[in-house]
Amino acid sequence: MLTIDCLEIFKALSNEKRLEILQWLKEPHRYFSCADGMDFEKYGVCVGLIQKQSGLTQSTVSEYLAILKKAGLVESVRIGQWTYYKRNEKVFKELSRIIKTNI
Amino acid sequence: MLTIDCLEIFKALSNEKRLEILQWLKEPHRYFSCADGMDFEKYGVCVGLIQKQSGLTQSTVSEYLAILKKAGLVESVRIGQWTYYKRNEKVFKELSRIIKTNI
DNA sequence: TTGGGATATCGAGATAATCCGATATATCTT
DNA sequence: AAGATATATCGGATTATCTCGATATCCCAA
Repeated sequence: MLTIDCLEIFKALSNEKRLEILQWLKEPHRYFSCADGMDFEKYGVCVGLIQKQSGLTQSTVSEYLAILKKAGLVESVRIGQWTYYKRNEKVFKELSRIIKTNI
Repeated sequence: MLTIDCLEIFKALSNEKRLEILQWLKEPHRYFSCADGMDFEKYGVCVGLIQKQSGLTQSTVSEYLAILKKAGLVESVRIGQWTYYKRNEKVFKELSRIIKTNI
């Protein structure tokens, strides 16, 4: 069962940088270099890479990712000292459906 | 050709009352009484009715409708001293499509 | 177990959104 | 032309968001 809070999602999407981050996470191989053979598909992208790409401070990126996560748009997994974030495509599909039929 | 500014749309949708207003405009007959035989389908709903339903002040409602209009989510027509607002369903469909494929 | 690196949280100043009352504008009626 | 009604715009107080630097937490390696 997938319940989503549209207001919270819209607020999360109301920021240029957060929209950018979601674009990057959509095609990690295109936007991030994967020197050490990290499997983007499996775990996502770690905060440090996103931070470098964004030009924002580490704390801001961490908070933005938390906002996206709280809205359900991304999910994260901690592996060692790294936290990997990836998109939760189900939520995007559901949001698309709700906008078409309910909003 | 239909170009939409997703960031502006998400900001417009990041407000509980504005989401409510969009719901009301989706089914005017359900939420507004139509004593004088006004054709909601054709022109939409006038600001005064929306204002009464909302519990907000006239100025706030007017501003909120302007925000929704600037984002393209509603369109308006002035008839005499009344301005009627109705949803622009094409924009909702397009937003739904973009979220599914591009966001 | 201590030092270092990755991430999260905290506190704060700057900027933007919220929402109101007052006022301006546009239109209709008389 | 004047008054009344509907809507839009303006100015401002309050609240929320943005974004940072500083600090705390968590985990790995030596």
